[in-house]
Amino acid sequence: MNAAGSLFAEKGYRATTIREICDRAQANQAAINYYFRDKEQLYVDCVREASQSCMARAPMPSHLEALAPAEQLRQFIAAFLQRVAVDHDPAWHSQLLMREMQWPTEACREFVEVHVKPTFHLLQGILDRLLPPHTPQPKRMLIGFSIVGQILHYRSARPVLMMLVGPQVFDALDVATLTEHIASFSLAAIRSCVEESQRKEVP
Amino acid sequence: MNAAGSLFAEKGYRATTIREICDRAQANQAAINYYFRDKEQLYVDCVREASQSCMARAPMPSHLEALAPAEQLRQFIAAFLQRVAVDHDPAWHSQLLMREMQWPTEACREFVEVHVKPTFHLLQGILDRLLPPHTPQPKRMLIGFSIVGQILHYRSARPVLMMLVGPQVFDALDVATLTEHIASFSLAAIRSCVEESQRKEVP
DNA sequence: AATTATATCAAACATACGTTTAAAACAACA
DNA sequence: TGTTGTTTTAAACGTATGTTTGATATAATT
Repeated sequence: MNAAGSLFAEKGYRATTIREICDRAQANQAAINYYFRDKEQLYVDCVREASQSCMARAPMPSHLEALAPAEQLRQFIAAFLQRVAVDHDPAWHSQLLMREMQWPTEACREFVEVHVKPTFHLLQGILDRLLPPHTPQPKRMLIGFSIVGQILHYRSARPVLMMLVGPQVFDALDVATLTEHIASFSLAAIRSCVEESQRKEVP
Repeated sequence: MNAAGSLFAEKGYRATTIREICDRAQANQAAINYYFRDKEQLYVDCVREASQSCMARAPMPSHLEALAPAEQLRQFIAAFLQRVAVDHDPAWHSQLLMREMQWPTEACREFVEVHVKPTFHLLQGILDRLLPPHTPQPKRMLIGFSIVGQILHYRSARPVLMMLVGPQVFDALDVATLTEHIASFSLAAIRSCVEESQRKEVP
């Protein structure tokens, strides 16, 4: 399954052959049809494992309540970056999930329901505490997208970023640096939203 | 070529068969090997056409010099969103380019050199005018990533965003709305950078 | 130890795919 | 009109790929 997952993540479903998988796993070709019904079932099992393991490895912080909202956001960003931008081993977990998110197969719906939606709602909750109470919901959504967009960029555009600034510059970006930047960038923007609405409120 | 491009964009290189392409184009199978050497050459030609047309259709604003830096950034964001988030016809152009950027084939290097690098440098130039003169280069780079990340998110995470908020909410997001949000969000963040460095400078 | 279930394996199978071929249709030109 | 070069077409070719088969080995159970 590690063999399958890493190849699927590298080359995609169609470009990966079961012969390759079995070579890497040092198993017989028929093993796939014996243990997993067929190639497709093996694929969805890989996605499921990737999703479970990814979330288990870098869980969203559960003790947020006690912290100041700004610190909650910081921790959220750090945990999200940890999930998405860092290559844990096996590296294929997050790669495969990213593939699913960009060109979803059937395996994606479950992932979105179980993991993406709760994560986004967690972020929305944090933003609720950071923003004035009467902030319109669409605005909160856009701010959420802006934060998530900044984070995911380091995964989804990784190959291009490497070509753009060179691998050595890119690899020098660690989670702490990125967290600090994205958090301060976003908090500054959010603060200006608050001020803006206060100006309207108390003219 | 439209037939090929749209199928490549939809399903990827491997999952697209030349029989399908020729069906859609109402052409003979051998036509592909006759006009384009082979399937791969057809693919890189599609990418090249997509890249040229995409840039031609929504060129970066050329008259930036006359504008205030903040307005320059606004225009940049609008033009970038226009390129990336909007489905022009044919829709496969931007889709195919996005595919290339996320899982690059050989066709990607040229695209990055010819179009991505100049675009990013244009953004860096705008940021130069917005930021204090002694802002360290890494910081400028991170700010650039934050802006581009926000923009690209609406393309690269589109399927997930649709599942997340529903298609009707997502489709209601027009370029003007997104431009206004991303620009004000980013400008606020940038402004706080400036203030921060001024606090250091004049204590 | 004998029997049954489970797992492994090499080989074969059927189909899908990219490419080639060779003949036919068409166009340009003398 | 006959000749030449170009385009189109149907069929065939060789290979790659997912799956199945049937035999053999291994483990579990009685």
